[in-house]
Amino acid sequence: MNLDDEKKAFHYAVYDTVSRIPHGNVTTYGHIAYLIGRPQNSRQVGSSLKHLRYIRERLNQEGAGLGEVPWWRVVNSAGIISPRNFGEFEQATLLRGEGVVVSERHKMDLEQYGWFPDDVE
DNA sequence: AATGTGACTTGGG
DNA sequence: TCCCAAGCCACAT
Repeated sequence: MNLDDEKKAFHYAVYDTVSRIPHGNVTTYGHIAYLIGRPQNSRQVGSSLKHLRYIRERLNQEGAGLGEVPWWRVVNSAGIISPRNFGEFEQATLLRGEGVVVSERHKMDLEQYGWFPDDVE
């Protein structure tokens, strides 16, 4: 897979911005897109996070010096964890570990998959 | 090279 | 409220 400079810049901007989300807080894909000056590219923000492990390593090999990127602090515009083939449970666990509570509505979403969180907003 | 997929969001009907 | 089309574009096949 090749990464041209423009794509690398986008990934870097996303990771750098997500890294600034404080512990115990969350924000949205759309807001990250807005903050990096590409308000129409929220979908690509999700893509960057999806490929985080692979791409961050690659950027760091080129000297980016990116630390841990708290990808779990990014949720969708509805304020819930984006469903994605069961990968959302790890995110829910990480957020709960930071004291982030689960909304009543989201709780129902998760229960459909057999997950029953205790903390409810 | 071409097409499919998707960790998204917004606006309109 | 719900549903859908558009806009956008990185990655996978």
